[in-house]
Amino acid sequence: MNGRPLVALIDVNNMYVSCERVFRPDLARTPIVVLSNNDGCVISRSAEVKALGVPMGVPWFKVRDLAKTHRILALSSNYDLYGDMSDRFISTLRHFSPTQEVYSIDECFLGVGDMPESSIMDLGRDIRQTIQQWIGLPVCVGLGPTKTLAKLANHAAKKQEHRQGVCFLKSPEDVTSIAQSFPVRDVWGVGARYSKHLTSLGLRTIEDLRQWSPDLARQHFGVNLARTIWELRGEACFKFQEIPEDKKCITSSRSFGNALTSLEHLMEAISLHVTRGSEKLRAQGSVARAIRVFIMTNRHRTQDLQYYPGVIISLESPSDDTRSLMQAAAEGLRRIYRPGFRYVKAGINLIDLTRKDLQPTPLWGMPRTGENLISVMDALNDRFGSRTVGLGIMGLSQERNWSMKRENKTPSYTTEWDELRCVFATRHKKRIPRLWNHN
DNA sequence: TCTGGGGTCCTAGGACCC
DNA sequence: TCTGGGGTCCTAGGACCC
Repeated sequence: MNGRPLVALIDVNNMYVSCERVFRPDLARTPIVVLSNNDGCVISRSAEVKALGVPMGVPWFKVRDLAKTHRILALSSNYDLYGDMSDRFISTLRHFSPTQEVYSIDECFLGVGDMPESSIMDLGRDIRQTIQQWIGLPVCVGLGPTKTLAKLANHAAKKQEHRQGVCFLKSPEDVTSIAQSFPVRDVWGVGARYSKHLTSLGLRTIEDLRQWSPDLARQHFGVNLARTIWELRGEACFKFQEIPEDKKCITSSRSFGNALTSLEHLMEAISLHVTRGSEKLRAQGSVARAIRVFIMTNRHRTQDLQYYPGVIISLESPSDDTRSLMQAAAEGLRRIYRPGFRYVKAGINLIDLTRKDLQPTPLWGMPRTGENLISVMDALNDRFGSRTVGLGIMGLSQERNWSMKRENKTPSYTTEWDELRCVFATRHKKRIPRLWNHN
């Protein structure tokens, strides 16, 4: 495996919890969870919480008693903060390699050029230390000849304490020894279903899978699992994607803080989703040929009548204009809405996307009316905050009874002027004037 | 009575990821 | 009482065509 380019995978440990701790160093040893929207599920856990056996994704109400006993602090999710911290993490990594693939909010692949084997561990340690020092986030680094092996190395770096957060798979013997010590479920590309099926075939560890026949894997599970096996053997099948591709569909959806029954309230929620969705659409320079609208009752309440309809409305011509998308969405919602149900979620999908610049110009060179209005709205929202101006139908936020529950959200420390962290300094035991006041 | 074969496109559903 | 949100890709099967 020498002399070939390597892949590094850098991953933030317990990303959301770690972001919170950067601004609350007093919580460094407090057990913390971060909850999903509406404070529904546990989506990030500190090491202390993992040690208590709280699983990922568990509904919060199911572990609330345990949380009380162990004084677990539950925070509502603060995506402004996590998104901003992620940007800092990604841009810091850019110092280490010209080739970078941003894989998710807390993960990034880097291309590592040819370098002596002895320097590779040093590089890993340097990355780890720099992110800690500049951003304040703890990361683990995995290095290997393919993406799947870099993921595996990263997993080992996280789980095996003696590695101190860095692991380099430099030989097939390294791969075997690590692959033997983890269940097949831990490999990238094997989820709950596949692992159950694989285990029933007698393939229990990652090494078992690595030794399996790619042809049989393709037959039983499809081409991706065959590729995973090749990758585990050091043959790269998953390409590096430096430039993110345009999204092929865009979704905006959310559960409500309280169940809704009226068309009017659902319409407000849908209009908010159309606004968010069409902003994303314009940001990537695409237009949609169709929009799907959906609403749902609470599937967990089996005693309630269930109804989860959705409808696709095609647009007369592909558009990125909030108003024409809203018109189509409103028509769709009126079509599927039935009174008498308790709806807990609504959303939209923008589908059949194409690049706006590939659209034919309208006949006779007619101006696209209202383009200026939309771009002015985007500019205002960009400058003064995302909900500064919008369509009248969205409703005023204070009148909404459907907004998310977020009972314990920390400030947007890095992205809102009036929530910036204030720093106090003391000299000779006397407080010096603060930099500014909040009010 | 006897009813082909090969190709493409589309869609829904199922799996995976974070 | 209380159960997230946003993506991707692959496959099987049906419709349709010649």
